Amino acid sequence: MAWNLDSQRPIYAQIIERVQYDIVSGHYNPGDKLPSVRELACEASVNPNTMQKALSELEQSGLVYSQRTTGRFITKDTSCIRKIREELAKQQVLEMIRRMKQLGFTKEETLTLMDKIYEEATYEHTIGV
Amino acid sequence: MAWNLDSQRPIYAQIIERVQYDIVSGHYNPGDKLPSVRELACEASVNPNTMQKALSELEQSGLVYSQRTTGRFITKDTSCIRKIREELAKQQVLEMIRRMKQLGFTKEETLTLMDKIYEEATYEHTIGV
DNA sequence: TTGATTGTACTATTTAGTTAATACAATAAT
DNA sequence: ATTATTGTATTAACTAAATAGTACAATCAA
Repeated sequence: MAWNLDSQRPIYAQIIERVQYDIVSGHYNPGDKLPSVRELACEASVNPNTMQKALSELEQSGLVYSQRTTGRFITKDTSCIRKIREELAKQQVLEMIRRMKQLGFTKEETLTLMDKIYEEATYEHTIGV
Repeated sequence: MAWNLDSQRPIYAQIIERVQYDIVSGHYNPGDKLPSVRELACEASVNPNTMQKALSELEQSGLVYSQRTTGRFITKDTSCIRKIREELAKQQVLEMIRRMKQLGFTKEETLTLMDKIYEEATYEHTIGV
C-alpha cells in the first residue's frame, strides 16, 4: 500500500498520522510487531532517521512501545486504541463542520451534500479505503 | 481577527487558504480592494515577502488580480467565486468521509456523530466561525 | 561463538520556508 | 512638481526538516 506522502506538511508528521490510523482502524492488531525502522523507511521511501523520529514520537500517544533490541510493538491496551479512534473521528467531524460553517453552509446544506457524495461514492468508487 | 497561523504547514499556504475562505464566504465582496501587501503582512505578523508570495500564488485561482501600482482586488466574476466555494465544500466533506471510512465508521455512525457534535455546538459554542 | 537484526545516536549536508533589508517603477493624492 | 503608496524584485541570512552515512549495544537464530 502506497504511503502517499506530500511535501506540504513535514513527512514525519504524516507518518505519525498514517501509522496512527493503521492502528486504530485495525490494520495492525494489539500486540502486533511493527516492521523494523529500516523496513518501514524503505517501504515509505523515506530516510530511516525520519521514520525513527516519527515512530519515537508516536510512542507518546501510547499506541506503540519499543523494546530496545527486539522491535516495536502495538499496545495491547485496547481501550487506549478505542479512545484515540473516537478522538480522531470527533476531530474529523468537528473540523469539517467548522469549515462548512466558514463557507456559509447550514447543517441541512451540509447533510445534503454529504448524502450526495455518499451516493456518488457508492456507485463511482470515488472514495478509497 | 486573528490569523492563527501555525508552523506545521508553510505559512504562505495557510495564508492562501485563509484569504480564499475570506473571499468565498463573503467577508470580501467582488471588486473589493485588498489591503496592501505590507498592511496584510503587518496584520498577520508575517514578512511582506511571505504575504506577497501567498497573494501572487492565489492569483492563479482567479479569485484576485493585481494592478501594478493601484493595488490588488477581488475578482468581479461571481460565478468563479461560487464555483470555488462549491469545490472547497465538496473537498471538505469528501476528505471527512474518506477519513471516517478509514476509521471504520459507517455512514450512519458518521451521521450520528455529526448530529451529536452539532447539538454540542449549539449549546456550548464549541465551534467558531 | 558467530552473524544478522533490533532500536538508537551522532554528525554533516542539502533544501525549503521564512525573515530581513533594500530597491524600483508606476500611480494617486497633495 | 512633490510625496506617499502600490506591487514587485533581489540578495543574504537563518531555521527546521530531510537526507546520507556511520556507529554501537542488546538480542536472537544459526
